Amino acid sequence: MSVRTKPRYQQLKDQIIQRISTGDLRPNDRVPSENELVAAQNVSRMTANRALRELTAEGYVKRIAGRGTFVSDFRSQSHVLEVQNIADEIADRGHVHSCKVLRQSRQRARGEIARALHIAQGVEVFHLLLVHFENDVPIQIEDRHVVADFAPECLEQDFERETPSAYLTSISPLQEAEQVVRAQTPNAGVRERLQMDADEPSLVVIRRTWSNGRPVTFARLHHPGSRYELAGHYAPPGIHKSTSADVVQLEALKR
Amino acid sequence: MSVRTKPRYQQLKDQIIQRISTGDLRPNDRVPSENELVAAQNVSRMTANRALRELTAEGYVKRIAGRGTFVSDFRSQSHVLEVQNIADEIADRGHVHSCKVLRQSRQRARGEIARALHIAQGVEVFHLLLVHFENDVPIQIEDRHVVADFAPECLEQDFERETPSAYLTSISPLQEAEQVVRAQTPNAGVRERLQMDADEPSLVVIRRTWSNGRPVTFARLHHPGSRYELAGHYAPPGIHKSTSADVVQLEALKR
DNA sequence: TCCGCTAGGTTGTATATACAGGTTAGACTA
DNA sequence: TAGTCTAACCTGTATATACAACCTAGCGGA
Repeated sequence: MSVRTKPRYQQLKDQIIQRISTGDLRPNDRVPSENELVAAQNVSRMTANRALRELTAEGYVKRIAGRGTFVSDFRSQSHVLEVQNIADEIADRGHVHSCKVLRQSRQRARGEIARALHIAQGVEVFHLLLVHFENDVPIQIEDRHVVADFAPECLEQDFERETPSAYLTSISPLQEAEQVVRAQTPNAGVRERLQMDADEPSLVVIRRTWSNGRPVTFARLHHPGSRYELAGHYAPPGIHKSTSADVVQLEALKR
Repeated sequence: MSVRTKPRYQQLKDQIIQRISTGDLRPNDRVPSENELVAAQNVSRMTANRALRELTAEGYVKRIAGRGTFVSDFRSQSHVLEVQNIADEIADRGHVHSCKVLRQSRQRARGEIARALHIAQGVEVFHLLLVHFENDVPIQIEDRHVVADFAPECLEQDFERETPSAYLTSISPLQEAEQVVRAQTPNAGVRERLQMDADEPSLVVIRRTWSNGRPVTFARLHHPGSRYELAGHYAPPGIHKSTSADVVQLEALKR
């Protein structure tokens, strides 16, 4: 069985993604220039150009003519993964985000948590339980489990200052995410923490995020249905005919 | 004010997208080969290659080495827009889709409908109201308005045979979509049609779709919260480490 | 008739080269 | 000192060329 070698430009891409994944290259770090890749990797400039251009389209790096190529920070990564950080989302609306940590502890993974994170029953994970506020109104309960060796210092972080999402992204770029959205009737604890009415439904986002080929965190995000909605905008790259004003208009349809 | 001309490869892309949008090129039609573009458009083959390669990444066309380049059908387009056709979604689960048309009529656009479709109050639009069934269990109410001149034969279609989504896509590829997801308490009509329990929340997807630079359809899709969820999978192109088995496993977490 | 081979068209990749335009540091000048 | 200019580097685009791999129609032989 002969192994078909990957194309050279793909090997370059893989190398750079690898360096980003391992933290060798961190957000805003400078990536080798095309000419440096030509010299170091023995490829033509067009091949190096293709690798870096595709990494740009995929959101890994950003390029500035005349300056160089730089690893994307979380903000630009998000256009690939569409995994929002709720703090940024609230800031975008011009509101104030705050957050209260209810639990930040070690726990043994059981049942669905162990299965979702691809680890054995009873292996230690970190458990985070937070409430996020938008202008002091509770807007999300974040119930998250994190694989321990992915973020060993998870228990020492101050998540009221930096959200778990931002922290986890700073450790290593998140490369893949699966999510499921459900409408649910909240249980009493959720309803009380989110100050919801008795018959108000909640919008639950269940999200599993992958880094470096394995699941690293599993989160259940509960939102009050009357105060929260998920907005999405899908278009092929390069086509953005609808303006943000249009999206605002669509939002305004909410009575 | 000097107009900076677009790069040549972008002009090629625009031309081809234009031909797809206008219906000049239809799904599965053959797109000019690289060599034909070289001859007809006076560009080098590498430039034609770049245009077609990027259109592939964006989901407009698919390429088969040795055969040629072909306009994507709806199925492959969807990987760009992530706008699913519920009939396909149900078929993917190995279940039977059926559908009942409750209303298929002319209507004057008022209020939010007119605003969402960027048309004046009182302009005629088509109104569709359908219930979709999965194995004879109601799973979605589709409440859709369509701009009249986009689909003039809308009232003559048999939507119990071909869904509105499939029909509209066959007219012209949908290039952009905005959607908002909400958890709502359903009104009595929705609850009855979807055979929902009294305190069961509904998951509502509000979706506006664009074609050729203007909004053409506005749909409200109501689902029973206990029987429906929205799944998504985000990854940079070329990276798909999680298998479909993993997604199934995540789905299985639903108790 | 049927099978197999081949010629020609197609995409996929890789290189060498060229020029335009953005950015910056540092040398040079007034 | 303060301002200006330039050299060096960067990305972005475009072309010509080359070779590999894939696909298919059609020809030719058994």
